Amino acid sequence: MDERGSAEAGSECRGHDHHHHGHDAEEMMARAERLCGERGLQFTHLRREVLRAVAADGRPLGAYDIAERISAPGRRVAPVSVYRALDFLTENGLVHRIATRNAFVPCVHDHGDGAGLVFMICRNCGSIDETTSPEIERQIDRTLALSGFKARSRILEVEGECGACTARAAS
Amino acid sequence: MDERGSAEAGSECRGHDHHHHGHDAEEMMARAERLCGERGLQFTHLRREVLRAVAADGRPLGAYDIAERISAPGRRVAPVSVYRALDFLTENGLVHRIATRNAFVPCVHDHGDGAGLVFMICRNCGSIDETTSPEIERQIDRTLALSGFKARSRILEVEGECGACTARAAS
DNA sequence: GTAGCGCCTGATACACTGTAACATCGTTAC
DNA sequence: GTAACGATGTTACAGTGTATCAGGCGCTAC
Repeated sequence: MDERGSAEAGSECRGHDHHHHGHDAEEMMARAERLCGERGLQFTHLRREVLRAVAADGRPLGAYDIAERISAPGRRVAPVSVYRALDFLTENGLVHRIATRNAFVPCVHDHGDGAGLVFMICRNCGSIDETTSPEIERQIDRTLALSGFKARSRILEVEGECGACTARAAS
Repeated sequence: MDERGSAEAGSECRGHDHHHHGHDAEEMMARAERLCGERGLQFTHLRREVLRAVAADGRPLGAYDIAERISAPGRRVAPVSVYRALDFLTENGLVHRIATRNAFVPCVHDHGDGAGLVFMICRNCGSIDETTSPEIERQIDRTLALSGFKARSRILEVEGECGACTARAAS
């Protein structure tokens, strides 16, 4: 299918200076820990490992990629286990699923859900960035209201070229 | 060719048993015929059958569903052929792929691409409706500009309850 | 204690989604 | 004719995701 397996293409976009998640993984884990504590949820070993894998890479990872990364010689983790952990993590807003890529990325914001989330997927380097826009949210709601549609969840994914790649191409 | 105003675009629920898409399907085929003629593209038997299957149903269909439907006792159509036909049809704006469902629906508008397309997926009846909103498009572009991101394609899919189902539930 | 209960995980199997690679066939261009 | 090209057929396979059953582990109730 699509090759996001070996992470070479351009790991510079996500984790760059203008994105504020340089030390993401640690921050991410701490946030998850706190959140699970607050909600009385179990932040188990497996869930921890899956989140760490996703957060450490920063690039979108497929479930099988994750399974491979968190498997050790003596301890093989089956994809099905990864899926369950990912379900848990997405339900609690710690990772997001990128529908157009069948892949998962850590949530870099501390928003709940439904905050006008926009994913920007770079065709060149494969990075995925995330931003929010209440204005977009409002505009979508307005449009949906005209159609008599009650929205429960929205996904907005944009493909193109990220700022870093555009700058690199221009120079 | 859509004579309805965009404001009421989603007023009816696509894909209900009670309403037939024979008319839509015919219109769709005619439009496809015309479009391929204009662009000098081959509207082959297979492509015709695939489009007819998608248009006739109105509900989102998976590639394997389509393969099954257009297969006849003597003539089995492999999914891979369906995928190729679907590639052709999506490239030419005749069908859309719903990323969150891995399924395909006919394009009910006569827009090109990139017209602020919004898909509304009903959790209850499974129908998918389509509308456009230049305002959303504009707002997205504005937001992306702030991030220095150059958009090439966007997908916006909303899940919730369609007007028809809401009305039915209320009665 | 231990028996039950709920939740998480392991494991297997399987269905669905999508692509690669190569053969064939019909049409068009020369 | 034949070469080139595009569409389709065919097989094989990789990747995605779910169903199901079994075992483990902590917790509470008795």
